Amino acid sequence: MTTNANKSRASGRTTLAAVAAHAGVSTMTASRALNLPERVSEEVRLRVEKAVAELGYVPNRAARALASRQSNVIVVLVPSLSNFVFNAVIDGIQQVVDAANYQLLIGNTRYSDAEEEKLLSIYLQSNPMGILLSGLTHSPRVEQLLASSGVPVVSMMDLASDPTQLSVGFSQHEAGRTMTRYLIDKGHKRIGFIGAQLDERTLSRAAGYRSAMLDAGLADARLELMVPDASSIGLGAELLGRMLAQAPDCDAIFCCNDDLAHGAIYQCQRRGIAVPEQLAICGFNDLPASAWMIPSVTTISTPRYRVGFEAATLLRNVIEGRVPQVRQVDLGFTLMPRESA
Amino acid sequence: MTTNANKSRASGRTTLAAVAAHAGVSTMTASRALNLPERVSEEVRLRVEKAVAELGYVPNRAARALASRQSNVIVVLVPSLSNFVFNAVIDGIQQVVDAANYQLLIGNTRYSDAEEEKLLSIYLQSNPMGILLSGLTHSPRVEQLLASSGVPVVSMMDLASDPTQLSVGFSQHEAGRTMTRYLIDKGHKRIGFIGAQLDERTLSRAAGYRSAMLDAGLADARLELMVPDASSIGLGAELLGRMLAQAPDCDAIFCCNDDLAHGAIYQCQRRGIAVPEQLAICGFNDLPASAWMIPSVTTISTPRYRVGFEAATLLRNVIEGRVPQVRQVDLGFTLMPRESA
DNA sequence: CTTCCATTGGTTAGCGCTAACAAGCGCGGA
DNA sequence: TCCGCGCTTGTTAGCGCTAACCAATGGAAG
Repeated sequence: MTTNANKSRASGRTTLAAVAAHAGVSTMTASRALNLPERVSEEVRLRVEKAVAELGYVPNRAARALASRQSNVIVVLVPSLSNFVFNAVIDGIQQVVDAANYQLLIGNTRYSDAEEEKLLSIYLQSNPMGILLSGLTHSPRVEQLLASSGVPVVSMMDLASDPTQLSVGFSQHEAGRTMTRYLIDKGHKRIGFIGAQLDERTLSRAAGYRSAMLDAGLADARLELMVPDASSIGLGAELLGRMLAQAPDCDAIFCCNDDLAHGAIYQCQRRGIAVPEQLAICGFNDLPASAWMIPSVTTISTPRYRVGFEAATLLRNVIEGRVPQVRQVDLGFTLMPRESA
Repeated sequence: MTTNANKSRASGRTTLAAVAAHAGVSTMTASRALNLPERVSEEVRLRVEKAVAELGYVPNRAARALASRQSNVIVVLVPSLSNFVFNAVIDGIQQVVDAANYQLLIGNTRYSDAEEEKLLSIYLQSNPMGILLSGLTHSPRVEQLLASSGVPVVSMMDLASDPTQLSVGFSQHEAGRTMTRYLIDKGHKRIGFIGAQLDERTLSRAAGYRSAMLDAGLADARLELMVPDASSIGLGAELLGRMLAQAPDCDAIFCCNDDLAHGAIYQCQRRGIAVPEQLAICGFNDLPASAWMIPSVTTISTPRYRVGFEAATLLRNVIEGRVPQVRQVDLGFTLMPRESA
């Protein structure tokens, strides 16, 4: 019954033109009634809204994006979705993005540069208005894609040294130093470091640990145990064993995250090693279980929700043309002294 | 220097037309070279690919979607991103979706019907080719949106009774029964049930628990403790206290998920209640920590990764026109007897 | 030598929406 | 009376891509 029923390439869904016809206005007026209601008379606005409801009109985002050259898409790339830390970051982002009516495209790079390149090149096809990345350093290909796209980027989790770069987070290096100094101040001499995944953040924390150990004249390469495997409780248990094998006199262990610390503590319990009396163990990130475990886990509490929130807010400001006064947002971290160290 | 430099609404990005001109072919041929390479001569294909590389061409997804009426978008709505279970589900989905070159739009409904309605109506604007939902039942508004969109839907996590519905998961009800019967068979008589969140899955597990208790003549309303709060370790600790207050003679507790079970166990340890000797505690989902805690936690292992994988595969089959033989995919569950019960 | 068809490339006409401009109207001030 | 202004609505022309059709070519079949 439609006017162009035959040979039409139309999708069959109700279009804005149909809504406009139903409301007795032009397509453009209908568009304005929905997107710029203040630029249209009250009466027309109501007629259009009624037509929308009656016809069950759903706007076509692709057409809107094409015509307006505004995708309203924000891309976020995180190295893991199963990591509590990045969940919280995404939560914080979503808070801002929802309020501002952007759409979030979430990509999981699985800690892989190749995956990051692939995801980025796919997501750039959606013409995002902004990009949120985890970490400061990226592969040359990623840098090149970002540069040639001209899309604003905010880095999350660590603080950039390059003042032109936008970043929101805290100093992973300083946090690693702080935790190490805490252990040194407690009188520990043989402090081991267990690291997994070996992503940028782990490496920064390790560097912070190393610098504190050097400063205190306690550095010893045999106290470091770094493996590229994905971190997990099981890995923490395994690495505790390997650490004690390679440095039996070690009296404290700084685990690069809480999962590893939990595993290490469980392993100590199985082996009858008293924590913290015989061996102090601490973690990083303050996962919920850390406060509840027995012993409770000394760790660094990180403002991950706020990292997401502030990064998205910063990005939004840039997108909407407001020049940020502060380009590096330092949200700090908090040492949580508990029973395990 | 462009031909239409003035008054142009062009975005400035390289278009397929520019690539085509650079390669000395028509736009359509360039399009084919990229999307249907087998329909184009080797020589032309190489010329176009060279032009793409030289110009740094990035396809415009919106234009493609509009012209082809194919968005290549798949929407997935989960009630939580911080829940390990749904992370694994998404992981499984991503595996399939990546391989098939779809783009995933992930929505977090936060266990709220209103949020689900809002997200769905926004995501429908992207004209998705398929939708993956958590759970079988949804608000009337959601059902209506889905019906009028005509987009294929697969439900995840539980099994539909309605044979027309597509679903992938396992029987939450049966899993609740199985765990309860396990406790009954162990000789427990006063078995409590602790539930939080009160989403569909928790309610089904509770119903399974109730039916097993009834069958055994052990049902007692005072043994059930259900609260709508988001579940967490802290809540588990709190609810253990409340359960022991309302049913002091209770000799086992079935927690509707592992977080609650962990909290309950920690609380027992703080109060000097021996698990499982004085009180057996079990959970649901088999989070990684459950195998490592001391005591290790008896729980139900659920095939969450496979749920995502199989659901996405089923959806993909439907989208690509293959009629599924099996409309309800039961992936089962496994009771993991451990130390805590 | 013609016919047929497969293969390859080009042409045309949109997909559904909005930017940019134009037009109509009522009003106040000159 | 006329001009100019603000307010509302309409008209036109694309955004960048692809479906559908068409044209040219060349080799196989008759």
